[in-house]
Amino acid sequence: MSSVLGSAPAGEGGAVVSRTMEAAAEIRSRISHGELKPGDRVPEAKLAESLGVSRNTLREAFRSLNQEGLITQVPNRGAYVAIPNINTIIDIYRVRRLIECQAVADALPRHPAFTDMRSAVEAALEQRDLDDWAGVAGSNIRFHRAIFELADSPRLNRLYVQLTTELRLAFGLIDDPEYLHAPFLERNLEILELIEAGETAKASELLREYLFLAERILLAGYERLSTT
Amino acid sequence: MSSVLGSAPAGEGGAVVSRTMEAAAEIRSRISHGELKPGDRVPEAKLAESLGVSRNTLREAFRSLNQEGLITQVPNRGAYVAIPNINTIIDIYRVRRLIECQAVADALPRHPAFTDMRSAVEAALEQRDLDDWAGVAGSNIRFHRAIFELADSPRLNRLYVQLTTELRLAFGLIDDPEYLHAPFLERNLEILELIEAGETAKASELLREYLFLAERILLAGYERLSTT
DNA sequence: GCAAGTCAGATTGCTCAACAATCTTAGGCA
DNA sequence: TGCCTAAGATTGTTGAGCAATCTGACTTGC
Repeated sequence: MSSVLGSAPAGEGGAVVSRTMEAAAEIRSRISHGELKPGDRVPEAKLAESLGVSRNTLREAFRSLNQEGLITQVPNRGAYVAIPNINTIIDIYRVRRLIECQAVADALPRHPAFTDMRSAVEAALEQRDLDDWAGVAGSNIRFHRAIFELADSPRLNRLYVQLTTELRLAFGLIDDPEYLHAPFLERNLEILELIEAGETAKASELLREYLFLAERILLAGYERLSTT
Repeated sequence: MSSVLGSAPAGEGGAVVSRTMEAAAEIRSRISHGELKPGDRVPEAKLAESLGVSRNTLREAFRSLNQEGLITQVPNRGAYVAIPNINTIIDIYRVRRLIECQAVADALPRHPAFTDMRSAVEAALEQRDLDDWAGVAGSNIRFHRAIFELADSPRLNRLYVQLTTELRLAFGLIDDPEYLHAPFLERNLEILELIEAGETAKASELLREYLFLAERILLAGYERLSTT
């Protein structure tokens, strides 16, 4: 047995977590860290052993991950790390434009999410100066998560988590955070300041162009992938 | 053993369905038919026996249902049919206003979804004349599903399925389809005709008022529930 | 050489039985 | 009444096992 999951005897400050949830979290982390790449098979027996859980427990974790869109399950053939294709990208950006632009346009003045937006923008600029592009990617995602939060809707926030989960897979396929994120740092700041100044209509329009451009850049990266 | 699930030896035209999926479908159906009501406990052992599946299989089904928002799982205490509370209602309508109004405003001319919208509207009017209010409820949901389809986004459609799943629970608590749906039949027709006439801005505005009213009616019904 | 058929090995889908951990509840006691 | 305890019930997790299905290599016949 080569368990990776901790097995503290419970009784800590944090919430109660089952082994199933731990397993799911560990797989999520392996995917987002690139140990598991899109298209990889995820065999039950091997993974169960490497995580130190039983097959049954792992299968429960798979059900969760499947519905999060992280893995794809084919009956009798097993689970694969999901491969975001071009249609996925197009759909995700369609949804983002619809929700983010509206959220910005309707943003209430002095909304608590402003704080998160500003800290994400500033962190991203610092990280760029340090050439920490992975950090920039994370900060950029935090910025847009804050935009979603402007809508004050738990359900939309949950949707956003799913969208970024899938987007991260796509970013991972391109694997060039500078190419993907550099063009947007200044714009993030610009959008934030427009919102704070109450010019939500302008901010929303700027964000719309921004998201179209981001989609184009990502799709162009995909194009290059498939032709090489 | 008193299995309810069919166990055909496989090999039919339809998609491959696992026992887990069958179990989940059966539970979904029991909830939407009112056999299981919000707040009901759903004990693993009993339900597994009544469905004719093992506890492990049922637990996998629970994972799916949990993420669909149909049941709530509390660690070490089991699963309950979800109880939509007032915050749930408010959030769902917030999301619906944001997405449906935008989808209508951006609707492409002669979109295929128009057909569904019209057939749903007409079905609802006929059902009203037959006093088939359960039918009206279903047609009304079909109408709004078609509105979501105007956005041409698989992810938004999936979101809509989740929202209506939860809404159905709320409607079930009120249990007065005429009260809930009668005020909207004429408006549905009006909105449809505005869209078809290309007056999407007007249609969107009308829909927004509509959704605010629907929310108010549902919340008022809730109010009466808790005070009686 | 190539298409079709066959068969063993691997993997998944599902079940069962068992046990530890946790929650609930009913009694007992101060 | 209010707290404590012990028994009972339910969940969390495991491991073994078997049938169904898929995969890939091998054989066969053209």
